[in-house]
Amino acid sequence: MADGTFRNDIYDLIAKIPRGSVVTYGDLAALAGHPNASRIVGGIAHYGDINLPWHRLVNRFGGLASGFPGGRDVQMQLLLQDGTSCNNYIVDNFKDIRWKPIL
DNA sequence: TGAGTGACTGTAA
DNA sequence: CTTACAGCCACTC
Repeated sequence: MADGTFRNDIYDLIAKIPRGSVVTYGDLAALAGHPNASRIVGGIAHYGDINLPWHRLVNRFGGLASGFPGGRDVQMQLLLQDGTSCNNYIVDNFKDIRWKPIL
């Protein structure tokens, strides 16, 4: 908890993702300072806090991830509840709702 | 301490 | 077009 900088940043960023928006693993990794550590984001998500909105995490295509607890079906439902349009396990208007940190 | 693993990405064939 | 391989860094056991 808050001892690892990278993981801490990921947690913080995930928690800051506004409702109705999504973000990619690569983006989170880049925001944490390691643009090529996208895998680590997934790893943290897997071992991290389930309370965080990991369902807003999608791959670079805007498609839902694979190991989400409950399956992509659950993740898609969560996205829909967030007001994120998605179909066939793919986020709709992905590029348009893709979250970007406010500088 | 060390080795293995992974919810990814990009390039290559 | 699809499938395969390699790179990358942090986390867990």
